[in-house]
Amino acid sequence: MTEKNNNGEHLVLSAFFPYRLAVFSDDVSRSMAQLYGGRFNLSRQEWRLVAALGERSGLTAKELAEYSTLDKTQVSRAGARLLREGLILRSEDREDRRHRRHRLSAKGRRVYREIVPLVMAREAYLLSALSRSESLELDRLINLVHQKALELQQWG
Amino acid sequence: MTEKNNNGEHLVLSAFFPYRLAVFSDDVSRSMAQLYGGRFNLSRQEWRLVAALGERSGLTAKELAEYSTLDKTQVSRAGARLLREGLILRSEDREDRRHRRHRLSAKGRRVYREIVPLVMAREAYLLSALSRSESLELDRLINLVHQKALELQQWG
DNA sequence: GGATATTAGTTACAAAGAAAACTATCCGTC
DNA sequence: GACGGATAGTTTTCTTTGTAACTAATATCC
Repeated sequence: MTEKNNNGEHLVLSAFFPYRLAVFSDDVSRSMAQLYGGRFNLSRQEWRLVAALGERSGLTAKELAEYSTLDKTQVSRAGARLLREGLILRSEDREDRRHRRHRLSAKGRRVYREIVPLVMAREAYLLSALSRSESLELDRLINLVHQKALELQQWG
Repeated sequence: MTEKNNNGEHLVLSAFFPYRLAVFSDDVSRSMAQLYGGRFNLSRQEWRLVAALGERSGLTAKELAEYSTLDKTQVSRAGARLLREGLILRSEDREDRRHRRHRLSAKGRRVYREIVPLVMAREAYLLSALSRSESLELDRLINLVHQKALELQQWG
């Protein structure tokens, strides 16, 4: 940490890893939301669905939830809005009529193809602070800590 | 990235840095919120104020907002709740009667002293995935990327 | 093969959050 | 020392979110 948290008694918020991470992540999210939010007026959840469907089409709401790390009500609501806006289409699955398969409409694909270069350029800009090997290292370190955090989730 | 984002056309959400970071940060936050939220029933904002005031007493709402990266309405509301719960005290500043100086009450200090070891132990647990030097490296890399994100905010 | 339990997805309701308007105080200028 | 503007903080309003209840369809078990 920049300033080191000293002993078990006192906490320095600005050096506390979870705090710093939350602030960092919020700033990164905000910088991305400028791109899909501004001109395209998508919420974070809507953008995630568009991104997921641009990558793999025909997902059900449940699959979308898993793949985009949203819960089913977020998927339902963001999906409803995207449907109203004409960015996605839904169709029933004949095998199991509880399922609705989602896919991008032509308009949705256009939006996707416009946004992707923007967000990828911005990602590249952010990571341009790092060398290629540092970038890989950051990813590796994040994964390691993330695993620990996931362990903690299981025990509620 | 674990799977590499390839060209400018296609985006792999699971390998997209901002997405991975957001998921990671949420999981870390959740694991901390278990601690201050569960037994102490504090929201994230409330916990941040308690943490800030445990570290430096006598801050005004504006100073609290800056130090805890909350906005002034969040500070106002979280502060009001902490006041009702008796965890903090407020006093007017004679020099400038617009200011209210905040500090922890005896009860607030007790809560602070209970929570701090818990969250610090959990931070240590998360970072136990890393060696000491990796931990420093993670911090350094986060800082570098964070700077880039902050640059983007200015032009927001 | 009919009752019961599961699963997919939506909706409703309450709590949380963001943005803007509002109140109170202070500061600077004339 | 009064007026315009700035600053601190709160409240109001509207939107977003999160939990839980609900509907519809399928799967399971006796």
